[in-house]
Amino acid sequence: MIGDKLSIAMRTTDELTEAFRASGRKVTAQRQCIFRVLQGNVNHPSAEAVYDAARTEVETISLKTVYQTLYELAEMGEIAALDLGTGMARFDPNVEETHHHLVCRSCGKVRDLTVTFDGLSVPPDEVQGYEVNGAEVVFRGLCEDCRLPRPDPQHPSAAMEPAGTTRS
Amino acid sequence: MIGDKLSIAMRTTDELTEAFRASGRKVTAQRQCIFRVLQGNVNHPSAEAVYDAARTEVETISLKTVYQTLYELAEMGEIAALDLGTGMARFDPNVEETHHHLVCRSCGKVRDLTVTFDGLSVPPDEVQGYEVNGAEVVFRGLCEDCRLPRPDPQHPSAAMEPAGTTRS
DNA sequence: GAGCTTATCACCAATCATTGTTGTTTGACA
DNA sequence: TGTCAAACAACAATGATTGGTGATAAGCTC
Repeated sequence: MIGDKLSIAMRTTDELTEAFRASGRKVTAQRQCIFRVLQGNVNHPSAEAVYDAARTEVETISLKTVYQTLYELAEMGEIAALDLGTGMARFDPNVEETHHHLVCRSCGKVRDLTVTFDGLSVPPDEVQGYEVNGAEVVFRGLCEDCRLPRPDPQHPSAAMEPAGTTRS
Repeated sequence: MIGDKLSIAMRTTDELTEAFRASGRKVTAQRQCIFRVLQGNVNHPSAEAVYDAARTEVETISLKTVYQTLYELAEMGEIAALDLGTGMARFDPNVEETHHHLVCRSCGKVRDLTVTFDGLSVPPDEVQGYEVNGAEVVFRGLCEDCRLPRPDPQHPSAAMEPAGTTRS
C-alpha cells in the first residue's frame, strides 16, 4: 500500500486550530477531535462517519456539533462539502489540488481523481445566460470491493466508508 | 424565443402510455397527467414541481404517486433522475442525446448543455480498482435571473422552476 | 488563578425530501 | 360484467439535517 498517498493536501490539526482561533472561533476538545479525524482522511466521510470516529475519542460529542464544525470548516475553505448523489453530504479535506471524483454506485465509496481535463468549459453559445464559475466531473461505476464476489458486498469495508443510497 | 428548443428528445404522452402498458404497467389518469407535465418540459422539475403542475389537472393526485411514477419512468429509461446537489432529485425528460448540466448556485435552476467533451475518461493508472461506466459534468454558476438585480431574485420565475437549497 | 463574556456544547424537537403502510379504487383482460 | 392485481389517496414513518435552549467552558482581562 502506498502510505505516501495519505499525505494529502490539508492543513494539520495545529494549523486548523490556529485558523479557527484567528477567525474568532473558539477551539474546543470536540473540534480538535474532528480535526484529527479529518487529517489525512482520504475516504470523503459523511458527517455520520466523522461522528462515529469522533465518538471513540469524545464519547459525548453530538452529531449537531459535528455538522456545525464541518460546515464551518467548509465555510473557511479548509475542507469541501460535496453532494455526490449518495444521499448525504461528503466532506473532502483535500482542497489544495483541483481534482474530480470516482463514486461507487453500489456502496457510495468516493475516491479522488487528480486529473485535469482540458477544454472543460461551456462554449459561449451554450451558456444560456449563466455566469459559470465551476465545473465538477463525477465518474460513476463499481469500486473494487463491490465489483468482485465477496462475502458481504454491501459492507466491503467498515470504518469511515459509509454506504450510499441505492435508489432505483 | 426559439420554440424549436421545446422539441426535446422525449417520447410523446401516447408513446409513454404504450410503453407503460407494454411493460405490464397500468395506465391511469394520474400517470397520463404526469406524462403531459413532463412532455417537452425543459426545466428539470423536482417531484414537488411535477406534483404542483399535475394537481392543477388532477386535484387529488398524491405526491407519492408522482414519486412512484417518476421513478418508474426512470427505471424504464424514459426519463433521467438526477441528483445535482440542489437538495432534491430533478427529472430530465431528455435521455436521447448525451448532455451535461448547468446548475444555478442561487435558485437551483438547471439547463441542459448539449456538448460532448472529448477525453472525458479516467486514465488507467487512476481508476483505483473502479469499473467506471459513466461520467457527468456539472457546471455551476449563477443563472441570468439570479445574476442581474431584480425585484425578487429568489423567485425569478415561478412555475416549474423550484429553488435549490442554499446551504452554507 | 478568578471572573466575565460569549461561543460552543449536549440534548432535545423540528424540518425537508422521500418512502412505507393500508384499505380502497380501477385498469386490463377474461 | 366480473375478477384481480396494480395503482391509488391518505396517512405515518424514515433518514439527513437543522433549530431551540439552558448549561458549559474557551479565551480574554485583571
